[in-house]
Amino acid sequence: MESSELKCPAELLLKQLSGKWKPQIFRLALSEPVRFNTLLRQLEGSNKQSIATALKELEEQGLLDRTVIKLKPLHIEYILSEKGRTMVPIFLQLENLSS
Amino acid sequence: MESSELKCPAELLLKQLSGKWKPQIFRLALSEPVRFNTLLRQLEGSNKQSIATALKELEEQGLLDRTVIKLKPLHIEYILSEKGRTMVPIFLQLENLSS
DNA sequence: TGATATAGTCACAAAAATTTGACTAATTGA
DNA sequence: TCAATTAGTCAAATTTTTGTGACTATATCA
Repeated sequence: MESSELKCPAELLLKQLSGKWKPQIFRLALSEPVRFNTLLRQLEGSNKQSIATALKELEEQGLLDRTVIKLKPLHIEYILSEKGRTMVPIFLQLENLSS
Repeated sequence: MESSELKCPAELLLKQLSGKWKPQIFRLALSEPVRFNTLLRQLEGSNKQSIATALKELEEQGLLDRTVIKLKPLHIEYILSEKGRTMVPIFLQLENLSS
């Protein structure tokens, strides 16, 4: 991602949501928590490394919260954070404008 | 850019505005027509090829209109298109949310 | 005990995006 | 006529992003 010097305010959000898998992951996370292996199966053509990287960045950016669910076979859920939720409306607008 | 298969509606706009120079160019075009050499000087660290590519893509995507001003020393202006103008509000929202 | 599922990491390879530097072509001003 | 400005193009090199394949670690089920 290489953030740092942003020359234009809109670049921040644009960068945080750009990349090959982030938009799809963010979209899935809109309705319910997402998980590593589930995403791997849902997003065809994806791979462990890319999903791991995308999840890590979305977490670092504060859009998703990583929570360990210590039950049965150990689950880790990525859930929309407070900050992530503030981005939902604009994300939906992007969808509307696109279509 | 490599559009084609979009798995998520929001990806279209996200991709059209992503890249190292497009956000800045789009932002400058918000207030007045932009021009090749002017951008080259304004956007420090940029280069002919990148600016040319960004302008061409923004034009192909229908966000900017390329118009030849046949006066004095030959000018070419890139102006926000109708479609480009419909994106102004969401672009400004991205800016607000970023800051 | 061995197989399967969870959620990853690591080094390297391949692909895509960006930059460099040389070159083109039309027009203007001295 | 020569130099400068306009707006680019092209091929090759570099950088960034994404993908591959092997491997780790914990827990469950048969």
